[in-house]
Amino acid sequence: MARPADPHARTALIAAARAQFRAHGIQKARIEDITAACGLSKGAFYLHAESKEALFTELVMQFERQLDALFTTRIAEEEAFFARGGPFRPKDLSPTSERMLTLNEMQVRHDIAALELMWTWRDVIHVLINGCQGTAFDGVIWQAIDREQQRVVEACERMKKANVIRRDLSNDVLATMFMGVWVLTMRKMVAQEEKPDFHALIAELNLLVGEGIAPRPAVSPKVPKSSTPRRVSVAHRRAPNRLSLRKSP
Amino acid sequence: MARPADPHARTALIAAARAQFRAHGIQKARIEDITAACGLSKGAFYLHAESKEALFTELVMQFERQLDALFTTRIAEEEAFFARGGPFRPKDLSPTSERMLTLNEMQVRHDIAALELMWTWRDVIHVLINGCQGTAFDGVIWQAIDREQQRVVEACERMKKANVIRRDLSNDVLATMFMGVWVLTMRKMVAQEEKPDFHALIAELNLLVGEGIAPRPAVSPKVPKSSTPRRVSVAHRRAPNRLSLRKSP
DNA sequence: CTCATTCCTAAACGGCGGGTCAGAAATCGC
DNA sequence: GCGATTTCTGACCCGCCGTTTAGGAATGAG
Repeated sequence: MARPADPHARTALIAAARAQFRAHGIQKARIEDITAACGLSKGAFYLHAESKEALFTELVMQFERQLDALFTTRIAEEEAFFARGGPFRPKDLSPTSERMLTLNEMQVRHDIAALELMWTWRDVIHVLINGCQGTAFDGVIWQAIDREQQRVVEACERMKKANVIRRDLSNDVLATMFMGVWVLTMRKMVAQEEKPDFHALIAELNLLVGEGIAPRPAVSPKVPKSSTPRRVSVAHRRAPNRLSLRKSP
Repeated sequence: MARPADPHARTALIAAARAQFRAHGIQKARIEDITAACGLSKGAFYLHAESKEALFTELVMQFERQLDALFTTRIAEEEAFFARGGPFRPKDLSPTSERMLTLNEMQVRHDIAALELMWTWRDVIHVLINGCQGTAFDGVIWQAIDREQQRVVEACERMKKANVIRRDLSNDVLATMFMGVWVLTMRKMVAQEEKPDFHALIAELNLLVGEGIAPRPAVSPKVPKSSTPRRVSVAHRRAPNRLSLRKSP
């Protein structure tokens, strides 16, 4: 053996590639820029990757594996929790009951783990959202979101079975709400420079979805109908509006 | 004057361009394919547009104008409604009160108009979401969403002032929820082949956001705290999960 | 020092596709 | 029919960039 390879080259190349992908998207990221950014020559790129897309595929698959591990343990832990204690009884629904506290702690912990992971992969996520037109990754992020939304539907069903949430709201509708909030929140996080305060963020998300989701306490029939919270049509004022355009060059 | 221009050429070209943009994104849409699809030669493209991007800019600006007109009238109408009748009184909150019915009708009408418009521009929206990496339109859709979310914040504030929705939920949090639902819903619609049933869709969206948003009826203090719906941490099970990849070629 | 071996460079290749333009085709007035 | 005029064509040009490769540089063994 002669001339050992630069041990930092691969790491540096990947870091440079991530930066370029993040800045320009997959197609517009130029190999020459990537290699130049880490002091290598253009040709050196192919010592470490088969192609531009292959390199990005590596990144995405690595991210995917970590994310998958995270969700597997989450679901397992959640199911173990309910298997252990069975469905919630009325007293468990109190915010200070031991089971509710345990459940909350568990969920918050998993939420934060997910946020942390997404934060470390924020550049890749950003590319998946914004910069993969015409590549093999086109639409992949939305497929993932759809799939995850399906999981939320199932999670809601489990929660209903366990009496943790009320039964009269459609799972689809709940899942759309949850995922919508996550998507917007992730999109924003992924575009940020500084790491947000995850505990505060989770608290906000939970505030957002927590209202109106718990099982309704049994109400005595004498309560007049008009005293239940009123539903108002409000979904509408909120469709994307003006698009600001820079005049094309 | 001699040899009059083909009167259908421009229309056909634009239609073909939209199809190609939709199918391949802006960058990957080839001018030759666009012209071939409407029986013109490559050079003819430049008789009708300065460049590929310029053509798309035209489309987006046209969409933008229509959308803007729609929102302007909506806000005006909404403000006129409250200017006319003043803030809601308790009796107005009844789902059968005249003012509530009028408000609902108004909102649903505007919602449907927005959906219709987006449906006719679904190809362009699809491109804005998926296919504009590295073009002047990169990120434009998210800017629009952010801007619209800001409008929702203001709309919530107005609604609070008018006593139509309860005051103890943060506007930011409400707006994130509304916009999240709209974004996911639009994304899905834009990818569909057949036009969805807008009335049903609006009903679903409203069901989704309507719960828990109306002002709480004054509750006599004797009601035990535990009878209010419980908040549960549930935001978490719902982060995007596995990404499915086709192996890159 | 010399050679074999592996690493790395930079120039060259090649395909793709946006944009151009000389000229062909169509149409009109006469 | 004929020239004038405008429309349209498609072959060509050209820059860009991913990928290849011939050869030079570094290093270790003997």
